[in-house]
Amino acid sequence: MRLGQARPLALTKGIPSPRRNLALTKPIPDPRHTLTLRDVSEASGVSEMTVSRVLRNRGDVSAPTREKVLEAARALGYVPNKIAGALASQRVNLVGVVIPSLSNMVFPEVMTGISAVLDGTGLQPVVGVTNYQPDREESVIYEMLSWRPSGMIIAGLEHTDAARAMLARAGIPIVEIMDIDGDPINHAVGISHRRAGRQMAEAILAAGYRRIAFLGTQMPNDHRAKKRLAGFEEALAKAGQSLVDREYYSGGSALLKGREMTAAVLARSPDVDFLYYSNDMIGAGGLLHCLAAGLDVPGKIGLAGFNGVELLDGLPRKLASMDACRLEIGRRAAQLIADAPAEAQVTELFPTLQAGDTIRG
Amino acid sequence: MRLGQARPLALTKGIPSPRRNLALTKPIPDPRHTLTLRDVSEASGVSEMTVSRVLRNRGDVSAPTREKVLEAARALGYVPNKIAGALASQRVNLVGVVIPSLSNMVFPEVMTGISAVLDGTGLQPVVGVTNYQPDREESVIYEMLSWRPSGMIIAGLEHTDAARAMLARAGIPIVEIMDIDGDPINHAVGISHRRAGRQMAEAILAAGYRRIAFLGTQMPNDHRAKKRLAGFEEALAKAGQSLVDREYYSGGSALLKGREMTAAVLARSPDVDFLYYSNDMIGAGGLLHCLAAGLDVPGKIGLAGFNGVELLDGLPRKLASMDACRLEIGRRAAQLIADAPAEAQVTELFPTLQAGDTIRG
DNA sequence: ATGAAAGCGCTAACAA
DNA sequence: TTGTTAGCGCTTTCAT
Repeated sequence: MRLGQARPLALTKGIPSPRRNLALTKPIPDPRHTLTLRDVSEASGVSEMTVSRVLRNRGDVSAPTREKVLEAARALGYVPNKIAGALASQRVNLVGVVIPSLSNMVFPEVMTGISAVLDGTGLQPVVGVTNYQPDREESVIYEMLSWRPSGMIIAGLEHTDAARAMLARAGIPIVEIMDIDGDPINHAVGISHRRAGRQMAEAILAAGYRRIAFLGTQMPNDHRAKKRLAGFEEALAKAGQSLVDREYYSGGSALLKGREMTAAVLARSPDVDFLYYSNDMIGAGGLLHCLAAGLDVPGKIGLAGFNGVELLDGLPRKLASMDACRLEIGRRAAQLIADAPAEAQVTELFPTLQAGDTIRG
Repeated sequence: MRLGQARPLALTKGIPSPRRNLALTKPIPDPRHTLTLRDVSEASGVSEMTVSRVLRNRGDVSAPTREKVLEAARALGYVPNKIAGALASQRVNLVGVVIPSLSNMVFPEVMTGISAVLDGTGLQPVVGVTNYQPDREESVIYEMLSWRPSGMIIAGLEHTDAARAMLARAGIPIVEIMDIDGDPINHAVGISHRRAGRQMAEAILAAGYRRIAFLGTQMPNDHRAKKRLAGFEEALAKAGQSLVDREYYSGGSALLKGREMTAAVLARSPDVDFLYYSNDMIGAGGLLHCLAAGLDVPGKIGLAGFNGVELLDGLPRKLASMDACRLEIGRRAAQLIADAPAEAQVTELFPTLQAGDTIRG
């Protein structure tokens, strides 16, 4: 006789299911029920506690017991419930990674660096994308923190006040990456974009270019591009120079936009002798335009971008650029999460300027 | 602003902390303690249950009570604990997305489609990357399932037996994407790569090319590229033709590799009149090589790739390609997770062939 | 080496 | 409209 017969199935839709296990009610074995430790325990005849120990390689368990458990777990196809485990142990092996975009070429490489280091630690990265929108970033951060990750890695130093506050009081290591020109919440790993802009300007001036134009994508929230431009103009000013033209575009294929922007600038300011781009993709488009137009690169006109995008190796000329240390940034950030040093650390990396074939030298 | 010490995993390391709240022991108010519903409850003078209702916009709560609660939560900076919530409610708003690579250009676009649809549903994508390694895929799937997501989206139809078994018995909607040439676990959304290869071959033959070479990246686990090639050769065979040469490469910048491979093939088989590439990036490299070498494209030699990569718009010529319907695949897959239809569905999409400027016509 | 009991922070179900 | 109670599935602690 089964008292259980009268009890509604847990999975039966529409019938209110009591949550408690009534003492006299054997749970009806549902073939589609998600397996629990208890199932493995019953199948192997070992207590739940010992099963748990085996599955986590914790504590001392005799070899035969271990075998029984592992076989039962395998046979059943048991997948542990990390939600319950995390709640009980107060420990979550997740690291939140918040980045503005995946199509940017830059961030996949940062991810590679992060994964490379985390792989050895049992920590797992979880990616969130903000599309360069501060309010979206705030909600991504909120969602992530609500899973109580072991650490957070976030691109940039600019966030909403609420986001900063949440991160600051989360009680976990926070690493802001890519940029160090600002005030970090906790740790920071990156380069000085201001300095990078300055260095590029100095190199361009040193090569003798004087009529310099800037071409950038219109990204109100790309603070790093802004800082590079600020540093660039600062260095020009110091040399008594200033930009002779500037052009902004948004949307679409970067390569194509680069061509169009470049054509527009050259039409408007035929006497420019250098084109400084906010990133390599539009720079590459500009380079293709200049070559197609038969301009003398880098003799009469020079070009430079930013990022050192390897993807573009293979173009007719190698665009001058600066490596943003993406891989290393990812590695160091992950290492900080893994080590969780007590003291906040700011790690500045130093990009190298690659003159390529588009700055005369 | 800076954080102090990262919170130790167990709040008080070294001091054996009793887990139970002994009736007479007031918990010591730790300023760095992670906030709970109880804290908000105490701060607002409202029961935990009602606080919970307010924070989830559930059930009827009077306006004044709601206000009190929201203000207390905001003032404290409370971030809910989704781990506990998920365990109690048996519901997790996460969707696992398992893809081979982020640098492939293809997958970010799939992600865009997925996000666009999920954004309206309260579900959140969580990305896992496998680097085209089956065992890595298996472990990524295992990790994800252990968080009990509401659904899984996985690139490809080929998985380890263990991975298939886990997915099949997870009791959640599973969508295998990109490819429909095979046996889906549950739902599938994608194109027939076999057919895509066939179509491209037919178009090439129709344009009169006869001495055709294949150039691909060496990726033992890129099953979709393999299927395209199989379909391609099948169509050649049907027309009494076969590949006159083939070349494989691995690693490095795709653009550069494309150039090198192309140079190698042309040196070895100077009489080829068509180069069929396994993807657009190496195809673009090949195109740049051909143009630099002064070859007559598409008159004497034609080229084609695969994917319809928009990024490459802006090259001197538009490479012939086929759109892989990435955005739409992402959208449909997400919709299937959101709708969770009882019946397994296979959705075939049909890529369009873009002849571009590199097939004569 | 193994087991029993309590409870992690929240929410479903029920009661008031 | 609000509160009370009993778990969700696991791990910590402590006992054996």
